Amino acid sequence: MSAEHRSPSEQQRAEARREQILCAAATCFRNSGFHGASIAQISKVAGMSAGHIYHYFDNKEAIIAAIVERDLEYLLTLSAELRAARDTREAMIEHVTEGVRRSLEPLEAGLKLEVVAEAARNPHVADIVRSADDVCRNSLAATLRAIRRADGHDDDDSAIASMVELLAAMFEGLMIRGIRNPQMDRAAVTRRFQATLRLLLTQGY
Amino acid sequence: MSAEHRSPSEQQRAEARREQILCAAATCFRNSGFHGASIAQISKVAGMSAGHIYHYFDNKEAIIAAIVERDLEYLLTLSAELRAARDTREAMIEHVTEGVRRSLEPLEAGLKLEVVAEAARNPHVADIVRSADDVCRNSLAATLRAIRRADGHDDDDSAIASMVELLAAMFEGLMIRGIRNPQMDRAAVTRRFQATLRLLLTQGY
DNA sequence: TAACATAGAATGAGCGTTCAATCTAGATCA
DNA sequence: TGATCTAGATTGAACGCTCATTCTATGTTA
Repeated sequence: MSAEHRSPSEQQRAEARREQILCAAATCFRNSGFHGASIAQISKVAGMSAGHIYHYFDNKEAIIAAIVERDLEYLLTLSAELRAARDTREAMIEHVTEGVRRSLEPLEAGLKLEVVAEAARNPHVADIVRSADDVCRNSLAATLRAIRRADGHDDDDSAIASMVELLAAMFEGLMIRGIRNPQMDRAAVTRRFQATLRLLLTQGY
Repeated sequence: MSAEHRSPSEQQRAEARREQILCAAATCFRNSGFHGASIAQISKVAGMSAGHIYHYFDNKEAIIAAIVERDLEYLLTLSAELRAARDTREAMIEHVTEGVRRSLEPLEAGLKLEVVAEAARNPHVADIVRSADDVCRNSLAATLRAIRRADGHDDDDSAIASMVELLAAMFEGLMIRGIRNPQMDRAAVTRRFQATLRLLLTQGY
């Protein structure tokens, strides 16, 4: 590869170009799905020729993989953030507000659902998704265990793992709810989610 | 129309043909997504020529709509069943086992996610999905209210609605969990879901 | 000039869809 | 009964188009 020969500004420029393509691809994938969106469409949104996209990505599959990774990266930093923050029950319950808001963000939810649907049939995408999920689960498990410990509960691994799955299902399911019932009362749901999380964190099991 | 001139066996045969096409389409859509699957593919699986499919469906979009309706019909009978059954807390908690099992059924979950992802961008599909969701929500709300009343709780509409959303999110989210973490401990998750439902049904709010 | 960025045309495959031609099975009639 | 008719079922080729991808030619810049 000739990456070493390129000047910093050239590398920067190339990186910007890649970003431009990924940004356009995300828009198109949201509107038409991975298979419904075409390279021609993406190139038009990105403001460059179709052929030129192939200077930055081997093929469409590589663009999809990059979009999936990008989407998950965000989730990873988020769970790391939650982990790094003070592991207090009330802080976590407070975080529910933002979690609900983001699950209901229509643009984000649409793309995330596209990613999961693709993971259900594309083994390469499934690998990326699953390894990111592993990291997130572990991070959330550590957070939950710390909070439960602080309240005097000593749960076994299976209890913590099932709590992780329940919480993940709640927020991931909320993305689906936002699509199936857009008129949902968000404030009421937020309160219900907070109350449920409080029960989970405080009750014996 | 000439439907009245046709003999019952002819109508039956035509219905069987339609079913054959829908069954093949469901398989193809699961494997490749709505846009990834082609009419040629579907016709091969259905064991008939590509052209012949157009005697039974106007176009591919109509096949998608039929698949979506079919998928939701199942959900409708299910929620009606739950409603018609004895509205007892423990019966409902018992039902969780089957709900979890079905949310984790990989074939069903894959297609359902495809439907939701399509609903996020296709207004026609969104309409079908939302009107089915309305019916299911109302049915579930009635069931929940009856159980809560029997336990002496008198919740307002917003409390019941948010409980409906939470439960729906849990089970719909579980479909996503099954894809993102196929190694999940199903028994532990079932127990956790049951315990959580019991808390929801019995606790004040 | 040399190397890379970029556009845009070319390619061949595959798409959804249409359609004329054939098959099939039951109705009609000799 | 056996021949003929007929209408729907079914096929497979063909259409026009769009797809992902490649190739070639032309800028651009250092």
